[in-house]
Amino acid sequence: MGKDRKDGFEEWDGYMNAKITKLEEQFSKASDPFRQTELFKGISIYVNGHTNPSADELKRIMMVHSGVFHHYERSHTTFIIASNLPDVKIRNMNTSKIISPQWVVDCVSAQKIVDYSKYLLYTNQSTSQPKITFQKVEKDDEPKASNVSSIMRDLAELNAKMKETKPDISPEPKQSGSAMTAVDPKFLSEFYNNSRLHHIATLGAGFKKYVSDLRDKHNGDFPDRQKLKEILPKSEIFVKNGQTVMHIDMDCFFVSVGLRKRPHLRGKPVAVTHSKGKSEHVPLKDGVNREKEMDLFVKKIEKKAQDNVKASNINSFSDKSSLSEVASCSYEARAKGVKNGMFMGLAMKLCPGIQAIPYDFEAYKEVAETLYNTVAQYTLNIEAVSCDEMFVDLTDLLNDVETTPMDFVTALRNEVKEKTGCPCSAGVGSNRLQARMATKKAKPDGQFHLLKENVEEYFQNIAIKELPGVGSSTSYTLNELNWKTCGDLQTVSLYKIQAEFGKKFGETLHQFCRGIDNRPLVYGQIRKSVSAEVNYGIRFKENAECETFLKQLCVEVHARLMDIKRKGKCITLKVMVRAPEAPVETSKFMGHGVCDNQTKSVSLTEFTCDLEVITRTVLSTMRSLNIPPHELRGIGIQITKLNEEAPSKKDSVLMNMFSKVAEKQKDKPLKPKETVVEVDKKSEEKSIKGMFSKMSESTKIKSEEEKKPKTKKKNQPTGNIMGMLQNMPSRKRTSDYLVPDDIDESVLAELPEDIRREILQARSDQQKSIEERVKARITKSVKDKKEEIEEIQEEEQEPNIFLQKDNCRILLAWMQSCDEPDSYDVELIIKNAIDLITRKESHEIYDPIAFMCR
DNA sequence: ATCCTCCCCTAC
DNA sequence: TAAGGTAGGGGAGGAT
Repeated sequence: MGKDRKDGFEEWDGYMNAKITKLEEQFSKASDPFRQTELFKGISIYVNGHTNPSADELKRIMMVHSGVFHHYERSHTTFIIASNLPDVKIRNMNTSKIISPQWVVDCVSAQKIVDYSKYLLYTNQSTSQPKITFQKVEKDDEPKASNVSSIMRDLAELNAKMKETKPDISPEPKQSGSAMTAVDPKFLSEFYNNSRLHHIATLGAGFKKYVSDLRDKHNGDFPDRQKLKEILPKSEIFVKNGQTVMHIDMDCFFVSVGLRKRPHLRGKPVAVTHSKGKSEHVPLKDGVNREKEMDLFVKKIEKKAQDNVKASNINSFSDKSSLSEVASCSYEARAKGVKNGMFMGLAMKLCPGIQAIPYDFEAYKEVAETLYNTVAQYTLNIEAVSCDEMFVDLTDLLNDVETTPMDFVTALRNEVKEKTGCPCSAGVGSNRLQARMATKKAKPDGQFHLLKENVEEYFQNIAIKELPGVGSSTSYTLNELNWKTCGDLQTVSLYKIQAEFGKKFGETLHQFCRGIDNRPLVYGQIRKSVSAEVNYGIRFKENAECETFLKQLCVEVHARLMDIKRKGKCITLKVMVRAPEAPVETSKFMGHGVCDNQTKSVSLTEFTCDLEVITRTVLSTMRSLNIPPHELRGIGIQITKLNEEAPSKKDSVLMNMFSKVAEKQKDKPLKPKETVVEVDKKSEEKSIKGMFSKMSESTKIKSEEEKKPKTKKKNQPTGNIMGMLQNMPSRKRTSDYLVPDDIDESVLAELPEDIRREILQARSDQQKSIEERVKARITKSVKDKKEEIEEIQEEEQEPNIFLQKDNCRILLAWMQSCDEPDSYDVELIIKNAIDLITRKESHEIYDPIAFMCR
């Protein structure tokens, strides 16, 4: 992402500032009992721009040492940490507190607050030239009175005193090497800094949020489309051609990014890995028994997965080659059989000339940001999959620009390549599955449009294990059954597939092998859990060490919970324990070896985001598991049953909702779409008629199972407006969540917290049930779409909202139930409005609309 | 029936 | 040496 923490990725809306302060207060209070040291007590930092250590790292350091990390500069921020800042930026800043990140590092290693004046980035005398001083700072430990404020001096003294009285604080390691095991206080941040999987997960989540934020802020205009209109040839084939989905994916992402700085390696077999890839053999610790571990591993997985990577990796267990994993390899290496996830030792055997290149996480982020921004110029109907991969609904865009998918994709890919220096591939189809499978064919550095008329034939020949969702375990079972291609699977009955793979997944397979995929693109996913786990370097001798680490991990997971501004009700501890027969020393350095896993969850009575509660729960859960600390090989903490997303400011809820409705109506006049394959009830992009035409279109692909409507929960309140209408009369506690018209601001402020929670929880059930019912309806063959609509309305006895007695209250409750309106609630309102208009009763609409505006 | 907990599987 | 994370979907089986 950008060099500046204030860019979209990090930005919090201005009105959240008060909230931030509150959270920070809660945070420091809550975390008190578990502070590692009080080193930075009373000190707060704000990180501006890219630094080393990174902002995340600095945040972690501050957390552990009682400091405060500000996401924004505030008046009371003690220091601004930066490496260098552009002139324009510092012009309006108080440069006397901008210091190098090295200060933090040096304070930690000296275990005291060191004189910060030597770390000042700018000597504030008129010059705007940054004076980068941190490179040659000599560690002068004694703060000098002339250079340090009295507060700082006090702090330093305080810290010195505290150290005397707290001899148990483990000293920072003297050796300059890295943190070896989880006992080391630096271990956690060092591990996370180097973990590719951690980065992949974090970046992925970051871009999901990024896209979602972009959508929230967007005004509905895409000026850059003009550019496309000029360049691209006009076409009319796109029109009335149903939904068009693109899947775009960078080619061997980490390698491509790494090659930008290493052009001499282009065209050669390259692998991104921690291993240097130089020596044939790696040193082994005493007690390592690769053969034995390999046997156990084979035994463990023999009944399940033996995907290619795992199976072939087993071979390299038997020698002394590197067990560092290949995160990404070039196509030249793949040609020799090298795969992602493979051990480097094996990769070197398969491909003797393979070049190892190191990770560059900052660069991945930067390239990914460019990719996202490039696509976002033209549309925000983006579902982020990961940092280098996304689905994009092109339907709108193509209709607007009046061009063909392939022309657009060509232009887009060229632009991405030009801006990032990295190739990407894209597939286009009429649903996500088709788009994704098209990308497979397109790779590397290509594009492919899977046309509707070719879908059937195309899928016939695809191996089932190529389908998304089919991994090593499923592949194994498929193999046993001798079901190889989608063509094979098409001849198997739904019932039989479900008998093998379960109800849901069986159904998915049954559809996927035909190229059918009804899952809509999801633009703003709501998080359901937060977790942090470490299954590397876990080697404890005593319980105390284990508990210290657990506390650190709690700090971590707590920080992540705070980051998404949610609370949770269920805390799960996951542990990996050395399998009884497994060697104590693992083959892989600091790896977990062969383990048995266990999870234990605790449901709390209240939602919490309190570090103390989390820590207490986790520690007691760990004690209850009664595992000898030296047998632990992995630890994870997960928080689930999250409460609703933090409510936005009232006004902005209303504004938000109305701007979205307005945007939608502007973009999508109520013109029917002729043919649409996807059932996409969540998408905001569909017109009502389009939605219904889709339903009848997809009639033929519905399975038997879907015909059974889920029974509706009658007693649940709901954020769904249709549900509210239906539940209104019979509900006793109606007044608990439906707020009177004239309610004042303070009451409003009280209400949402628990009511929203209740409503939202029920809403998802309600949505499901409605979805089921709609699906059930559409399985009937219908000749006339209008009849179908009327039939649904009649059978459901769906009341017209504008004709309800309490319509204003219903609307208010609905608006408070979520940040943005569900598309089909909006559709319902539009539908009801149209209904009234056609019945010439449009006067009924006026009051509710006026109310909503008010 | 439905929910809850403890898994397993998959994807990146 | 090496950095084996994270989130979501869903099934089995017991509790309610």
